[in-house]
Amino acid sequence: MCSHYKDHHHTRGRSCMACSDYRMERFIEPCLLLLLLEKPAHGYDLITRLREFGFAEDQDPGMVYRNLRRLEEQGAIASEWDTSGTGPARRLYEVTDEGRDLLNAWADNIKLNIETLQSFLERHQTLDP
Amino acid sequence: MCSHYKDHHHTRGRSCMACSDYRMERFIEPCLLLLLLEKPAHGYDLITRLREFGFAEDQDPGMVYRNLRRLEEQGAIASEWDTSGTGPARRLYEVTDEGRDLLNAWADNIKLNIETLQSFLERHQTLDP
DNA sequence: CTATCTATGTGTCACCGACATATAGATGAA
DNA sequence: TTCATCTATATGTCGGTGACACATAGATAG
Repeated sequence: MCSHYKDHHHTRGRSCMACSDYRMERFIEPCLLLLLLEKPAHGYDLITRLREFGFAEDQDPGMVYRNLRRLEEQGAIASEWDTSGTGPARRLYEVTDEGRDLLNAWADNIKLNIETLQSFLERHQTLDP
Repeated sequence: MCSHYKDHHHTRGRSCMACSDYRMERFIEPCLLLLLLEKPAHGYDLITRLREFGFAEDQDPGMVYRNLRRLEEQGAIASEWDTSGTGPARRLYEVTDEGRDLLNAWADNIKLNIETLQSFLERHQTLDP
């Protein structure tokens, strides 16, 4: 996998026009929900597990924690402090029923996006060389 | 097609969690390039033709014109005033060689995005009901 | 003559992602 | 003991982007 994720917006194609590297907005949200549905976890762990969805090796922690906060405010996930293990205390997150619904809504939306993008590609391929 | 495009950011899922309706960022750019490659046109025409890619019926004109301006500054498209037809003067745009390259780069990026989204969906479908 | 259509633009604002920085407990080495 | 490092969570700031409102003006029809 290429250097997916990170590094757009600020170093975007001013001189290098070939590097338009945009992605689906807010995609981190369904990824977090899916990871947490597979296995409850804490933020620091999710930062590394996000790589499985194409996020950068050094994924911004702030992005992850802020999204977890927002999801919890919305009632999609719930957390409790876990002081069992070694190291500093961690928040253990799990998905609520509402969160499961939210993830399903995301999946539907993602399906629509795939269809839109695919029809774009098909139309692009009908052009002359 | 559903009420695709328009209406996220500002009326997003505060109380209605089911309406996460996000799309690929900057997708309007490759759409404009593709439309102009198929047939040179002016902005007002492109506003309506964008519907073919899932954009709203009442697509924001500002969005279109600003993107055309930026693409022209980057050298991806070129324009000239056209006073031939009836009505007010219009800018006729056409794609440059650089613009063609840019569109191809977009197509590659879109392929990657589709793969990412599809692998997400597959992973989502392996969950328990 | 004025309402409407065509056509191009600007102003503003909130949201989002990227990047930098802050805080603090635990661990191990010098 | 002190200091660097790892784990873990969190905030501050800033530019890019899209949504929405609004402005301007030529042409046309009633």
